[in-house]
Amino acid sequence: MLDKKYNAKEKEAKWLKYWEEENIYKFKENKKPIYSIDTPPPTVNGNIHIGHIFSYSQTEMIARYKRLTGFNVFYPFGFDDNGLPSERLVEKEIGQKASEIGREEFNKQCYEITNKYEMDFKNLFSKIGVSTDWSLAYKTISPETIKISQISFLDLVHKKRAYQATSPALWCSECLTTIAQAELETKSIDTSFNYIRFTTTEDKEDFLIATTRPELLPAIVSVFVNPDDDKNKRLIGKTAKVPLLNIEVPIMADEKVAISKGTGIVMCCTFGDQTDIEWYKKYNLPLKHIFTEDGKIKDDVKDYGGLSIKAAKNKVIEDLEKNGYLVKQEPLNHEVQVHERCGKEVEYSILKQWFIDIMNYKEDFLRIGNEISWHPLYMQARYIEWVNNVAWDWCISRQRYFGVPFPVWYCDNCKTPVLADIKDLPVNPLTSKPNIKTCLNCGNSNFIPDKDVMDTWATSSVTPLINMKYGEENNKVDLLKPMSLRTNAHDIIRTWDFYTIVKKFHHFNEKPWDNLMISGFVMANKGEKISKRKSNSKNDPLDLINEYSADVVRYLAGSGRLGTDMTYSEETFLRGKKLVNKIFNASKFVEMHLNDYQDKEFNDFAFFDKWILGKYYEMEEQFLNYLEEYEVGLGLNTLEKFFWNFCDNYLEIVKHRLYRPEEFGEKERYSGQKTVYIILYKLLQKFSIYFPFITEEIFQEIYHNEKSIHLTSINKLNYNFINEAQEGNILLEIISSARGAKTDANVSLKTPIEILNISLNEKIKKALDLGMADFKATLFIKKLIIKETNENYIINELKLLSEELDTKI
RNA sequence: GGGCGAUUAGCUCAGUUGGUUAGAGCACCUGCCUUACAAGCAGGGGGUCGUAGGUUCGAGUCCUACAUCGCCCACCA
Repeated sequence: MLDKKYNAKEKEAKWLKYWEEENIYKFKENKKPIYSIDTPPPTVNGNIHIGHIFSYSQTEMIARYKRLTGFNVFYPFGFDDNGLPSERLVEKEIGQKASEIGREEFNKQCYEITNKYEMDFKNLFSKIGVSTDWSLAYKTISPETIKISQISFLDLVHKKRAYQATSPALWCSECLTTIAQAELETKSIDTSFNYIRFTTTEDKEDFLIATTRPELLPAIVSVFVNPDDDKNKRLIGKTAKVPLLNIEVPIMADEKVAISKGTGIVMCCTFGDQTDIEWYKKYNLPLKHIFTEDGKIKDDVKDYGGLSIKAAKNKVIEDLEKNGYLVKQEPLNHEVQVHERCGKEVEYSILKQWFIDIMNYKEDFLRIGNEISWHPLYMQARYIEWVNNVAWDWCISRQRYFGVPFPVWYCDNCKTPVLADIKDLPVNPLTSKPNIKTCLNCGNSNFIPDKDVMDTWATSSVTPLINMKYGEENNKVDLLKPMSLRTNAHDIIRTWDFYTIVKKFHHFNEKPWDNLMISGFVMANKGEKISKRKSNSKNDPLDLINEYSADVVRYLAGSGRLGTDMTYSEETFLRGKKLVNKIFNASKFVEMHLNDYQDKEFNDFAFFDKWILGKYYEMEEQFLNYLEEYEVGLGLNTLEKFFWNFCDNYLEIVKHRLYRPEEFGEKERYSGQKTVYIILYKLLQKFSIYFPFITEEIFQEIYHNEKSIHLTSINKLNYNFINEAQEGNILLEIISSARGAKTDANVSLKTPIEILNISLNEKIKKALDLGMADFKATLFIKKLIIKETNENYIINELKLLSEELDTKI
């Protein structure tokens, strides 16, 4: 017997334990087709919020759906604890910078602290009912992962898809590391436009250049003018004399110069921005890089050496002004690119780094994008847009501590790289030596290790390889090539999804997954992302689970459309709470009437039973369609709508037959029993995707024909009564009107109707004849008069029993 | 500036391929203790579907422009 009241806290703990002990979600190879999920490993940065619950529950609902529809679900979980976000967390936690405590000690702290936070994640995700196989969990910084990441790197080097180059790179002088295009953010700052007087050498003509970065004056290598600029094109081909520095640079033509911006004349330096780099490459300009890695001017720069970039800027302005070169200054508010992790403006640097070839394979990446099914489809446009606009190869070197090391040494003499052997991986070049004694190039026997670590994405992008245990003896490469599904939110299409496609292409020349499911964000308010700063106990996931239960909190993930942001609202939980509660109560009712029920072959259903079975059939089709499209929210919506109709209308109609067989007949009672038995079972299965706990509780009490509801399979209803009992909808309208009349009379719905006089057309009348007993019992009708009409129905007269009550109307 | 979305009741959201009178929950109002459920049930009020055009017999749904908001990107001279 189901309890009178459902105690969520107690039951949820009970079933969690049961599922774990019975290995309900354990992945075992069997005859079923595999459905594999490449889940996002959450960044371990100490910040868990309701957004995690939202997106991970959506994925997990797909896992449950696939499990119920005949797949052997491979559903691992990972933690992304490698890279800057984790380093920042650790630095904050220990109150020291990585550079202050040294690499070895810092790494130790990183492992300890990330482990601690991972336990929090695991605890939370377990509690919410995520049906992952925890024995398949991985960390992006474990030796196994490092090994795969290093194999991936070496494979790309051997295939010449990764290379080392001295190249301009985005540089963060705060984090002291290179960063990828994808790690940039824009920020609006106030600065000034400085109009500086230059002179041509040839005819001593003055002209002005407006710049926001006068400190780059010592790095100037040329001046550019748009060839279509009538006002300035006479300067092209002449030589410009640079103020203060007494150096001369050529004035050149390029269409990229915006005629109307500033004075239409631009200085090109090494390197002020991306355009500078383009021109540097295009026109083979000289290199005059004047910044140090920690954001200062190089010592050998006359007058300004040793100053910070900011101080140098002030001094250059001062000097220009003193010597009459600064014509005017205009305040300017503009967008600059900053490093997304620290907010510091990016600079460009010249460094020897490792790159992965992107630019030569854009067509392939677009092709693979087309081979993947995007859910929702329109998200693919973002990917295409990004691939078309990527301007550089992917720099994967990072000058940090905690991450995957490059399995590389360099000859101390000729700098030739020496790669580790794959059989020796994972390798830390700082603590081990290469396999050769002398450099194959120059014979030198001293090697220095590569001190860099890889970009976090270089590792995250091999999660499909990590999942298949690539490179190990018991790998699952054949089982998981390609994986069935990747899920993530729309913000990381350009990073995680893109880089994973890049890597899978370079390694295997194939798509990483068949399907890509893109979820939206949970917004704190309309147009406001949830941030750590704003999170509070009101939307702390654990508090919410304590207050509402895991099933109810999961309801949030079952609302809204795929790819669409949703606004956080407590009302959603209230709605979920009511639904879960109703499921329990309806189940109690059904259980009451199944005491003596034996499931047997039966086809002689009563009219209203056919009606609800027909409705169910329709709903099920729509539900399955939505789930096939990964629309878990719309699926739940459909289910919910049907369920309330089932409770409020059908159960009210069938009640009398279930309670009083002596009055309405044994066969009629059995028909009702069979109907509620089937429908509740099928509803529970579908609801189990969303509410795994309460549905398990009910299943175990009433059905228990499997070890768990989560191991049953969804089969389509084999009775199709859609056309047979459609008139039930009209009869429902009549019932509803009659109930309305009682409500209007301020009387209980139990109040008998003394006379109901209605006109019906032939079809409806026929249907009413079939459902007559139910119809009369549901409305407590004493006397029914039926006339004919062409309309569906007309209510001619409705007289309630009590005279007394009648006068109240 | 470009790409992609969103804009529907006071609030949070549904509304398949254009097709009767645009739906649900919350909130508000009125009733009803009815042997599954008062965490419920039966009703009610509340919407010119962002704006302006267009296509169509017919537009919340398709097209164009604009506005506002969001995500992503570009703009640093």
